Amino acid sequence: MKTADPELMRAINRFNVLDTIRRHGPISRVEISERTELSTTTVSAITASLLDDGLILTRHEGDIRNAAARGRPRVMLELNPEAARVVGAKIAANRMVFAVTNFRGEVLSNLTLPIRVDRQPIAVIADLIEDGVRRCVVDADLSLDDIDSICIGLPGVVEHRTGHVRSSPIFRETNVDFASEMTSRLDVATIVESDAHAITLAHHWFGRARDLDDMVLVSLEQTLGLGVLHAGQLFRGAGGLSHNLGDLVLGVGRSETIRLSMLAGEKAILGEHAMDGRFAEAVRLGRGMTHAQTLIAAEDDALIAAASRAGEAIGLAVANIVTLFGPPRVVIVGSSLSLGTVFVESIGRSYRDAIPPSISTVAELVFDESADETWAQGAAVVALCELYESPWGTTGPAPAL
Amino acid sequence: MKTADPELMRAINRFNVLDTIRRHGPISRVEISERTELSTTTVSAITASLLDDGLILTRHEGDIRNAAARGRPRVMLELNPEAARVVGAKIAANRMVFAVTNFRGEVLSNLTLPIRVDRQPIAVIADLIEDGVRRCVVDADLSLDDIDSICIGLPGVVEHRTGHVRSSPIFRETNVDFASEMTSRLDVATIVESDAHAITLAHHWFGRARDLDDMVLVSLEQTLGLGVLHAGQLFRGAGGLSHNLGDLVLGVGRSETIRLSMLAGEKAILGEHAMDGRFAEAVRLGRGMTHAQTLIAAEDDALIAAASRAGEAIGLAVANIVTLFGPPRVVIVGSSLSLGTVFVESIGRSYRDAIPPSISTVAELVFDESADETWAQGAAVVALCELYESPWGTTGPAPAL
DNA sequence: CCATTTATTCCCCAATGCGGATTAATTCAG
DNA sequence: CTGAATTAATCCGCATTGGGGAATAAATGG
Repeated sequence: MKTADPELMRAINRFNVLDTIRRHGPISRVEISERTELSTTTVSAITASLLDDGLILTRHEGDIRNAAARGRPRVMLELNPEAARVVGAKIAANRMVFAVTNFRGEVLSNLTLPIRVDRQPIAVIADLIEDGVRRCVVDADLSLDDIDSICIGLPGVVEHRTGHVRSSPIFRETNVDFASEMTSRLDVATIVESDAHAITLAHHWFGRARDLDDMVLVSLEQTLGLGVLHAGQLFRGAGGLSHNLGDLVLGVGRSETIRLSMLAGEKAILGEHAMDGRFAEAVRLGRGMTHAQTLIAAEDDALIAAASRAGEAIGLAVANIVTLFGPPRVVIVGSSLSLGTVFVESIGRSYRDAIPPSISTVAELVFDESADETWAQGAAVVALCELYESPWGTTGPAPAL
Repeated sequence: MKTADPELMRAINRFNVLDTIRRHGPISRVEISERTELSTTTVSAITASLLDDGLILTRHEGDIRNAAARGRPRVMLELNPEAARVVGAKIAANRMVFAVTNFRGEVLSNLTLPIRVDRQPIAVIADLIEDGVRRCVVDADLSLDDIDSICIGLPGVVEHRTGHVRSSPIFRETNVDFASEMTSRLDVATIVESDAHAITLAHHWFGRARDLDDMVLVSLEQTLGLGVLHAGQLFRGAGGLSHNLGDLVLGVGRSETIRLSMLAGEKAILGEHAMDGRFAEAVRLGRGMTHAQTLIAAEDDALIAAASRAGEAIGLAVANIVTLFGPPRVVIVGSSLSLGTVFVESIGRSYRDAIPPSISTVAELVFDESADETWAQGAAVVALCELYESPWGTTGPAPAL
């Protein structure tokens, strides 16, 4: 149980001020005071401390009030991009994407390695990631010493708190302590997170959910993932587990349970097409869905039917999630969206059919074909979030928790 | 955005101390200090204030440390049962149950009205509830003036924050502002909550989840409900909606979506049996499930099959919920449990089949055939929780929020 | 009756947020 | 160009909080 002392009080207000500055670009102290409902005195004190710690910068231009700007001009404050650098990575079965960002989450360099890593031994995957991180850092004209934190986004079930990967389609082993593995290799604090959570934060900071503190994101990639944002924070189940949508059960067949992943995973959609020569090559290169889109455009009936079936299943799952969480918006992302309108419309239709009438107006569905880079950026944001929350005043680099 | 000032700080610590006293029976200041990690000084100050407000009592007996009790004996503190009285109610289609409790949540009187109210006009239902509340209060040798708060637990989708009932099987109308309705009738602050949330808190305070701050409860009554306890608090979707399990989609039939309620609601289980004369009478009296149990004992094949099918569907739904929330325990309650082992074992079997192996050890299933009184008590606990959180120092009886 | 032990309270300090007064930095009127 | 007006930011003093250490209270044991 956290004891509420003045220190915590300050930490909370400090975080709110910092977060307000992050969200609302260059912003004056007065406006921070209005938004946070803290007194100008307190804002002044906190911003002084933030300036002192080099987390924010002043800027004397850009006071864009009504032209009749009487009085002393406001001094605008903004995040100091140099305050920290982090690396975010998205690891998928057939590619790894890295991004180095500054304290604002702006990408300084990024790197895509189209390597198929699934089912390789942990050590091999870790080697490749280590290499990618190092290269991406160099690309940004930095050294690893300049990096404050790293976050690896993986598909599957990830226990953020402990850094264990319970199960992932790209690992043969289960329950891997991957955070420790990478931390010891790179000698930089490294955290592990579900890729869906990463893209969720990316959309909260920069994408389709900038305006919302509550929302749900569904990611449709090789793996089907879920991210829930609640009161501006990632909602991680009781034990800090990430959610794995693909494991959701949609019914029972003759002798087996039918999981969403069996109906709507990449494999399920491509089906026997994946066997075809040219297609198989495309899939291997991670262009499976784009290729499928061209086949659909050419009216490949089997594929159209598969896409439609998958969309239906996903629509049902989304309806269930809305039933449970009641978010004002559901952002749907992932490579499967490049299947095109057949797929997307199927999701929408099925959702509208399945959503209970009593809450049919609660949620709005938004589709977004996020770029790979955005996923890696999201992972970087996860890392930044941890930095934000940590007790900045204390210089300690190791946030022992 | 809540600004963190000394007042909030005190409110937090005060709540923690009060909650610790509630949970751990008569407890000394020293032990409170240990559990909350607040200094003894602070605990002393806060308890002095709580004593001053009459929320807790001292008791000089009962220091049960090791017999070698040297030194000044500890003064035990406990909740003052007289500090508040609340009424909780559980409204079901065929009965209404009321309970008056003291500040500790102990039942002072309770009352069951076996009245079928579903689909009556709001005014009629409100009349009946008003009457029940008044009678139950009188039974406890109290007057309505003595009551600090009332909570009505209803099946369906309830928006706790606004007091609106979005949809409920017992209301013909949708989106009813039932909290206002009852508040104006009784002239006592009345809140509305999902019945599932009520029984969830009941189990957290007194039942099968006393030891846990994170858990999920599934209620199987006429309506299928869900309660999620997260970090010791009810998790109410983004908008304060309650969850409605029955609306979960389990698949798509020829021309309609198959919802859990269609497979596992009371009606679905009893099926055509409900038409039978004696049986219909039992159902009308709210003894449908018990009666069904005797039929099952007599090896009524159709009913056994129905119970088994329903159990399967629920097992799947529970597996999905565990996939999403990852709670350490799932408490399953409700009248349907009186169907007996066929039903319960079917749930367990189906759950074990459906739960993804990677998280098969996360959650433990617990069945509990909670008495009606417990549900009403749970509603009372919901009311008490609101009182707990409110700014006690200020005397205002109307917690305007 | 007094030493010992343990629980609780008292006294004082550091930190926090806030309100009001003060200072700073600009525009506008003449 | 100068001074009044206006708005932003800071400074000062206060009330409140939690914490540490000393002091006090209330029992036991000899």
